[in-house]
Amino acid sequence: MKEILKEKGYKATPARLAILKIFAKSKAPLTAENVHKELKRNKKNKDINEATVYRTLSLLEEGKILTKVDFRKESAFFELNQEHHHHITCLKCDTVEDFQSTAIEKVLRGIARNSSKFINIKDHSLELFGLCKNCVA
Amino acid sequence: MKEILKEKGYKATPARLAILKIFAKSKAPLTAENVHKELKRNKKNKDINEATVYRTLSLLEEGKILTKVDFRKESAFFELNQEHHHHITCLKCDTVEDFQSTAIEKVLRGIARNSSKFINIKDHSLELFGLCKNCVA
DNA sequence: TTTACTGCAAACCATTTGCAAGCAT
DNA sequence: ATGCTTGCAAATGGTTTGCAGTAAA
Repeated sequence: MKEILKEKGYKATPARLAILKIFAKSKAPLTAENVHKELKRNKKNKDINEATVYRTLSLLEEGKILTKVDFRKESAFFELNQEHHHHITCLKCDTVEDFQSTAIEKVLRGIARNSSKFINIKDHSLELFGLCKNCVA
Repeated sequence: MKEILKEKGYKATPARLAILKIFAKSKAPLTAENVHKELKRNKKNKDINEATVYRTLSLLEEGKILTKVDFRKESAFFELNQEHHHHITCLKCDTVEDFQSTAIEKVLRGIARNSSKFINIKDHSLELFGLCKNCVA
């Protein structure tokens, strides 16, 4: 964990380690508020400031340790930077399911190739929204 | 134009008509600020308030006359609700190109079908980001 | 007339920032 | 010792809202 930070030239502070640990434990993307609340549940980390959380999230995103996820919410979500994948999220309960699709990546490459105005496609966002089995019931 | 508003039970006020006209003329999605600035360029609409613009955008979105577009920007973009499509946007100059892909829609239906947690996929967002020919040069 | 709409200014909420103190290296 | 980090509080920027006046139906 410390290694990851030092590799990027970031100091391994208690706040950063605690925040990374929270992401390591979480199966779903988290907001700054999620992280801050989780920190407060632990006596050791209770005093880590909201501003520090935001600064840490930006730093880790910049260092490609975290990735920003674009749900249609007011606040930004982050997750550990892992293999390229997408999410399906429940409109009612916010359950998240990950998925990958080589078929989609392939189609997207074709679209990039056929574009009249663009040469260089760097990235894309793809998120599905629906109702999970529990919430449809 | 008035018809569209009255159909939904909305009053056809000058502000709403002016805002709709701006969207009808624009080829790219617009922010509230874009719209407000465009209104100010016309003597007749110069005094339409920012708050009215926001209220109108929400109303038109709710009435499915406008659709919100999720670029990775601080502010929200809207466009006239048209045939389902996606965008490629330039990371440098914000040029927008639209595209459609039955192949993608098909793959997404398959993914929805294979999901373990979800039964009902309502919607998805898909945006590509890259560099347009001008900005690569 | 009646109810929806608008302008204005204040409020909001997520996020950012300046500064002085504190800590990792 | 040095400069990156942090806490705190204030500022920011996009967006929303209460209220009293105005206009569409």
